[in-house]
This record gives sequence, structure tokens and C-alpha cells, in this order.
Amino acid sequence: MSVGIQRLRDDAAAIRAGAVAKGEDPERVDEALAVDVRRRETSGEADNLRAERKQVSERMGAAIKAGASPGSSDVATLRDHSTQLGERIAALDAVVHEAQSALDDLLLLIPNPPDADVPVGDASASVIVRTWGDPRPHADTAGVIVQPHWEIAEALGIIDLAAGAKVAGSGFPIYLGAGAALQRSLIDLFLDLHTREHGFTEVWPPAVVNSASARGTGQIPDKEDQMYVVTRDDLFLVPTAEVPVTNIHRDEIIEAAALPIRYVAYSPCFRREAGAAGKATRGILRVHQFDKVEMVCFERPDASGDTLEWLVGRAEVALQRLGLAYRVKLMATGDVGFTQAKKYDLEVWAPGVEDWLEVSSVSNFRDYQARRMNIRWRPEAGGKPEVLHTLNGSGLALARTVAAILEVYQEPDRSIRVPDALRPRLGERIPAA
RNA sequence: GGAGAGGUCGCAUAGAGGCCUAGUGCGGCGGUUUGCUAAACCGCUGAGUGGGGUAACCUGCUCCGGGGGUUCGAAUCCCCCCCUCUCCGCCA
Repeated sequence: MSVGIQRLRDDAAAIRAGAVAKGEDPERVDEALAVDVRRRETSGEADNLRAERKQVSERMGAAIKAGASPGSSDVATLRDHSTQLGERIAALDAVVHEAQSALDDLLLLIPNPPDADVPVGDASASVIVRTWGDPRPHADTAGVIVQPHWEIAEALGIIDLAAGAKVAGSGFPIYLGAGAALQRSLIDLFLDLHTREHGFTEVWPPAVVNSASARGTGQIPDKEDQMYVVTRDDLFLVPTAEVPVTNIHRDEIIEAAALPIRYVAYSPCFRREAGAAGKATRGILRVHQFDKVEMVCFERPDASGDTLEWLVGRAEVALQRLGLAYRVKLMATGDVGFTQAKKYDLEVWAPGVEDWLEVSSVSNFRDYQARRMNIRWRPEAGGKPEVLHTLNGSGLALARTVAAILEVYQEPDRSIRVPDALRPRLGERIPAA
């Protein structure tokens, strides 16, 4: 239900090659094809028996209505025949169900083949396609060292990691004063940018989803351990707004005139990040709860390639407005996720930690997610529905963006100069404590 | 949370064990008529999954919120769950 069985039958070689490129086992493809054959044959056999039983039942009903006693031997013969057929059908159905669920499981293990223009290889094969702005050096000419954001934030009193740890746990930062206002302003800036200038429709989604939705976007069964679960009510805290927003159209057929559909949504994002700790996670670089503005697109299949490039551009505009230097990375086959056909990461330069921080990931899923969620469109009025394409991208994720802002905009007097785009909301500076 | 009423083809509605191959109306599409529009009339009008055919098309089966059960046979009877509405309770 992810890579379609039809495509698998038609184009097994390409699916196999795609799995190899992503470092996954291509054996699943052949297993799935074998199970598919068994399912179809058994199902056809059961269908024929069903047709036969229907006729027998009808004859029996007709006989009784014509005056035959329900207990007569003619009727009894028909009844026995029908019962016998029913037993055989039940046995075949069991095989079909078993094959179907085996097939569903196998299909979930077959990755979305990467696009032809995705570089082949592991993470080292990923390509920086462009860089914008000048990465500020870690130390200026006078030798003044840029501090990492956790030191800046602590000195300013705008992020309290210890209080968050007390209240909720490690990795749940509390933003205070100008820090809280900075969060709010960034969300506002991004939503305004994408709705007013880029034409997205704003969505304010639930922060929890049910298991059907988590399955739809692929969090279950693949990344189940990454989510916080409310077992009592069978709900999951959203790891990204992608989950509730993409599921809006689950099991729907969308008329051609309604496409493209482009949503932008803010949501808190909850991730367990089990086992993560160390240099790359200090401060607010990797936390259990962060905030993100997410763009989600439903597109005609022939447009999704262009839309991916456009989406990357929309996320870039957000970074440019903030004046943050960044680079755009085209991810290699081994670095593209299981469900994505093509993916770009946007990384912002953070001089305090001397690293490029991922603040946006923009992906084209082509028909992979949509098939899983059964989202289709109708190319022509009255025509057959077809699976459409979905894409999404962050625009942007807050925590790391905040880290970069603090490290880039810190002044010699330790205050923070507010980026121009945020001044109408925040004023000119966050004063040193 | 408690009590009641419901969930049937895009929408509305009929259907109460075999005559359902799910009827009818609206909407939509095509046609006839027409100076144009409208009206009238005629026809078509869901999804899934198999089989046959180069194809248009033909054809089997499944689907009446979801899942189980009863029966020779279930939209229809029984059980569980989900959702919607009304009233009550609680509450930002």
C-alpha cells in the first residue's frame, strides 16, 4: 500500500534498484510479487464459488416461494450444497486475508524509489547545491569569540533549561520574557510570510493524532518509538504538523480544479529522541518539544517536481528575511528517508557552535504517502481517480533558528540586535541582562 | 460521563431476511428541442479488486460508518467499537 502493487508488477526492476540505492533489501520486492500471485489466484477461486452459491441460494428461495416445503428433500439438497460452498469460500477467504495482510506488510518494507536525479551513495554523496549569505566567523578580527547560544540565552535570562527539566524533563526548554516573545514572533512572521506572500492556507491543527493518522504519514510502524503516546486514549503527540495536516484529506478524492492544495501550519512538535545526548544536542539543538511552521502540498503528479524546487525556495525566503547564512543540500540516496523520493535540507550557519544546523527538510513523496493515505484526484470530470502527489517542508523549525539568531546577532555589549523582519514585532534589541 | 436519535452511491431520501443487479429526487455530464439562456424530454452518472480483449468495451466478486456473529442467504436480525445530532452533567 505504499509502493503500489500495480507499479510493483509493472516495474519490479526499478523498484528493486531503488531499494538497493537506499541501502534496503530488494528481496522484499520478489516476496511481495509471489504473495500477490497467490492472493489473486485464491481470490478468483473464491469469487467463482460465491457466484455459484448465490445462484443456489436464489434457486432455493424461488423453490420455497413456489410452494416447496422448507423441509422437503429438494430444498435440503440445495441447502446442503450452499452450506458446502460456504465452507469452501470461508477457507479460501482465510487464505486471501492472510495473503493480503502479508502483502500489506511487505509493501510497507519496500522503500520509495529515489528520483533519477538524486545522487547515489551514502551521506557523503549529498551535494551542497547553493549557499546564501556570509557565514559569520567564530571569532572576529579582534579575537572576540562568539558564544554558543546556551551561554547567551542563560546570560540574557531568556531560556531556562533547568526550569524546563524540573517542570517536564530534560529537553523541554522554557522560554522566558524576550525569549518567549521571540518564539511567538517567529511563528507569526513565518505564517504571515507563507500565507500573504506565498499563497498558503493557514491551518491550526490538533497537537495529537489517532493511530490511523500516524499510520497514514508513516510514523507507524516505522518511527513509532520516536513518538509520545497517550495510551489511555490511543493518541499520539504530533512529531510534526505534517501528520495532522496531510491526514486532512485521507481517504478523499479531490477534483482537479481544487489542486494544488497548499497548507501552512504551526504546531509544537514532540519527539522522544531516545538515546540522544552529546555535543550535537546541547542547549536547544535537539529537544523533545520544539515549534515548527510546516508547509504541506497536495499536487498533480506532473507538477510535483517543480513544486519541490518552489517549496525549497519558500523556506529559503524565510531564512533570507532573517538574514541568516545557509546552504541547501540535495540529499544522496542513502540519506533520503525511506518514504521520500527526493529531499533537500536547509542548514543555517551557527557561529557559536561552529556548525551548520538543519532547520528545514523539504521532500517530495510523489505518490508514496498519498497511496498509503488513499488520497486521490480526478484528472478529468467523471474520469477514474488517480493517486496524487504530496510534498512537505519546514518553513521553518524554531529551536535551531533561535540558536542561530542568538549566535549571529549578538553584539559586543552582549545584547541581541533583532533582525529587521522581526522589529515590528519585537523592537530593536534584546538587552543584555 | 449519562439518556435518547441517527450514520445507505456527490447531496437528500426509500429500503425492515430472497422481488436490492440498492429505488427515487436533486446535482453533474451528454443529447434532442432552441436566436441565447431557461424549461421540457431522453440517456449516462460511485469505489475497490480480479478475468477476457491491441483498444473502445465485456464480465466475476466485494463495499450500505468499522469489526465480529446468526442464516442456505444480511443494507435488513444480534454483539462490540467509532462518529454525528438532541438533552443532562462537567468545564477553559
